[in-house]
Amino acid sequence: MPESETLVPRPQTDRDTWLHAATQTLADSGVDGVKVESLARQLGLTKGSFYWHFKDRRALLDALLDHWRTGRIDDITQRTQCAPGHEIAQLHHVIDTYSLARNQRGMRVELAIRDWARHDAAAQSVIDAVDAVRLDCATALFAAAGHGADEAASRSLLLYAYVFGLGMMDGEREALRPAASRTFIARLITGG
Amino acid sequence: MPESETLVPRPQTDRDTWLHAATQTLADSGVDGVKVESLARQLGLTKGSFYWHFKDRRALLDALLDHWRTGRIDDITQRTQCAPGHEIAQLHHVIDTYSLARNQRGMRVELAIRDWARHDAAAQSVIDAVDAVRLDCATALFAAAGHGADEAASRSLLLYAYVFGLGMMDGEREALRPAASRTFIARLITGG
DNA sequence: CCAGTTCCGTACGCTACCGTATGCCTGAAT
DNA sequence: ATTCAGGCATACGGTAGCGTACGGAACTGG
Repeated sequence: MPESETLVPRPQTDRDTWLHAATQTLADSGVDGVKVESLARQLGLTKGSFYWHFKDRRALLDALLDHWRTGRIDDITQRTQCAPGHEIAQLHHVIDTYSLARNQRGMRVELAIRDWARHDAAAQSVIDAVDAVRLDCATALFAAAGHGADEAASRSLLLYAYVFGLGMMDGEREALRPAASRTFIARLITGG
Repeated sequence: MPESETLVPRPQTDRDTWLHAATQTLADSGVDGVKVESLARQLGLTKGSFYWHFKDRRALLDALLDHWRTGRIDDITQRTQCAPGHEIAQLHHVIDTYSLARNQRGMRVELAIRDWARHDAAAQSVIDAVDAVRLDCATALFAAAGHGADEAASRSLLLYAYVFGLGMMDGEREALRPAASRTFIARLITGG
């Protein structure tokens, strides 16, 4: 039995090209800016290519959501694992990586999807799933640090809302805010 | 000199009808959902009416931004005035009115404008103006409550980011969160 | 060399929307 | 009664985007 490559392993690359361009445009212009003909021009291709890889525009958007969901869930589960006794330090690290300006692009993608979710059920369910996992992960860290269940849940919600509320504000002004202010706020949130 | 009504005082009403409908649609569907023909259908009118009241679609959006800016600035300046000694209580009240589910509609309008601001300079400048005034008002309250300048600024930023981060999340789930959790968080923010 | 598949371009019809031109109707001023 | 402007409808041209139909190049196995 030669040719045992049960199912095509390669055609991903071209499809991913469209996905990547769509994600970039989503971050820059919102979901309504993701247009088939516009992406085609940007990639130097035509709609013929697009409609070979995707059934229609909606299929592209769904693929985009799916990719983002798994990526975000993997990221947070990995980022909230730490040795016992270092939970608070780990939480400070999470706050930094999510709120610092270096994450600008990821934040723009996320905000675009959150806005999209306000009038799209599929996007909303992805947001819900990611929110739930992130809150669980943060709550688990607070609990492991010795806080009671209620307090752990409250603090992780505050953390979460603070980080993404900050992301909604001007990212450039945020970058030049003094580090002392950032650590002061992080200490209020973590209680450490 | 009879008829001394120097300049038409009345024609506001019809123009405001368009403005109100546009604001509603903005909250529901985002700025890209605000379409002239769509609003006309919704109002039982036609484009003929619209283009009599507004130069073009952009003029409607600019009027909308202007109206929102003045309204929000008036609201926060009024809501942050209080007798000396009651600053912390007043801050708790601000947190409640802005984060509670009763403000659902206002929050949706605001989120739509914030999203819009990410790719529109005029909307961004309105957001900047409102942010600046709100942060100033909250900071002034914290300072009046006895906090130092730096801490007052940090706490008001935390308050602000928390409230709007919360608004970005599901408003319905938020409504059924226990009151104890809300006051716990509010106390962390205000230090009171 | 032939057939099939992959991948993409060309060309078309369709719809939604923007903005303009123009005409109708009504009420008020003269 | 006539005039005139406010307020709106009708009708049109133009553009952008979606999705489909079809064709053609390039590779690949036989």
